[in-house]
Amino acid sequence: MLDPKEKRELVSLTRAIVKKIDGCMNVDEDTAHIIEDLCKEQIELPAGTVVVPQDGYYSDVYLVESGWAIRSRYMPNGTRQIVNAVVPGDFMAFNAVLFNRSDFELKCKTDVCAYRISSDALSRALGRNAALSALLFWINGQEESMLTERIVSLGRRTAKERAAHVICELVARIEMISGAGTQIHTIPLSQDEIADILGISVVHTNKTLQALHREHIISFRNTKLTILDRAQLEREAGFENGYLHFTRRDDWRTNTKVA
Amino acid sequence: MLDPKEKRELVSLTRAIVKKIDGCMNVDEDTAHIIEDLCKEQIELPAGTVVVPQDGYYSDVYLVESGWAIRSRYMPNGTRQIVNAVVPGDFMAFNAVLFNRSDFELKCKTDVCAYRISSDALSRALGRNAALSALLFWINGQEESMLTERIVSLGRRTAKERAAHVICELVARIEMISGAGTQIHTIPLSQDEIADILGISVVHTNKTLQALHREHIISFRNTKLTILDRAQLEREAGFENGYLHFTRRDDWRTNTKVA
DNA sequence: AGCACACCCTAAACTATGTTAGGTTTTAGA
DNA sequence: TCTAAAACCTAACATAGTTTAGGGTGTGCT
Repeated sequence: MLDPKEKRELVSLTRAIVKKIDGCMNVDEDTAHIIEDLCKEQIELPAGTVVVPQDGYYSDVYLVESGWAIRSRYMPNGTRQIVNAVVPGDFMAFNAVLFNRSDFELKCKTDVCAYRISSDALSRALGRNAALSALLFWINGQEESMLTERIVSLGRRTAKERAAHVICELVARIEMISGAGTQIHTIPLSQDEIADILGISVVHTNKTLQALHREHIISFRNTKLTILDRAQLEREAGFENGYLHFTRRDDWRTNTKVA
Repeated sequence: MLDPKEKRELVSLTRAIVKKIDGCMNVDEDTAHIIEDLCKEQIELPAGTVVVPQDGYYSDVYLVESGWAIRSRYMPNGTRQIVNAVVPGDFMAFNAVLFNRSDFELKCKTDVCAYRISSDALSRALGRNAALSALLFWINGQEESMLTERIVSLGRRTAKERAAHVICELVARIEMISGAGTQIHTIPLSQDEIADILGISVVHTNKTLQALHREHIISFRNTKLTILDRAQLEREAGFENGYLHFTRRDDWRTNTKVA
């Protein structure tokens, strides 16, 4: 753990990622400093910026401080599937560390403030600091959990459940870094985009969202979706937040484990 | 790279994983030895073994040498979604390093031969050896690519395309570790299981597979699916194997990159 | 203030896929 | 060799979701 002074210093540079991770695992002082060093170059990306084009090459990783981005695949017939949303505290294009060609487009949905890190610098840092590696393993693992959960949604949940589920997940992720205090959450997505996340048509998305609206669970207007009744939304979705792993592993460890 | 003698020695212990990785990134001698040390305990799991039950706790990681396993989620209404297949060279339950509770069931589809590694031992090894971490980052990254591609399939591909696509992927993965020589590939999955991978019903799966059969692309019988016309299958699927990253990064690096 | 554009809404016809409910074949094991 | 269970097949009907096509509405820009 960081002592309060250290933490404050770090927070000033990389607020979002620290808030995200701090709820889940320990971050030692060395690691904190390494993150600090990596986050020297802060950049502002206006809404609409294509950070990585589909089939394009890339070599930088970004750590998002504020704003939303979207990773999507455009199909040969012009349709699109959005595979994930990037929110504050997330890495964008982390895979630049491993691969240098992207199968997806990465685009800012809102204005985004991020730190740019060259994949080589990050690679080197990973080689030198095992705790940083552990931290990124954790982030990768959580990301993997979210993707598998999305597969479950697309494969075996109805449109309404899917919609409710994604919204629950997004709210939970935002909450993780912004604090649970904020009551009403707003998600900056159009029905078009929601459709492409859920893998259904816009028309059906509209019907589905209206059904949730009729039950006073959500409301929406002009690319802004608002959650009105969180508890009911989670019930509709069958949402269990365990897969996001927002708990310290140390605590988990106190549970009895199977051999 | 390993020299031939080293390599032979390693292969005897962990043939599958080495074949998988060797096509994609360098494995130095130290890392090879660390893998060797981790793979002391070899176990045989008969078909049907539940390695990790859904909602169960786990603490061991397995490195699969031969056989197939399946990771699935059972829904409250009794349906199931299979999120991935585990083939030789893959880790099973790698997340035990990070988390200790599973949201999925992990079950052997065939007899499986694997190395059991305690998550603590693997954790420690990761802390000491950066090259091992790099290797596992790569494996995680590839896994993530496969999951995102599955999301694209479930969201925006037709039943037929989906079926063809998963089959292509499985064949490509098998080929990666068994060598491209073998011409006819057989996949040990029932129509029931294929349905739960594709997120569609068994009845529709049957129709879909028969359509592919009528075109002499595949055949199947008693939990065995055989690929007859690989090229046509890939065309039906719109399959591009790039996302599996079966190419050395060093080679990729020679391409021009965007800043 | 006015215009253009992105976003939202709806209806009606259509299609892909699901459900139910049977049936046959194959395989493994007593 | 017989049997039970698993796997596969089929048809008829039901429905969730798509497509097309149109019209409305708010928002941001000039």
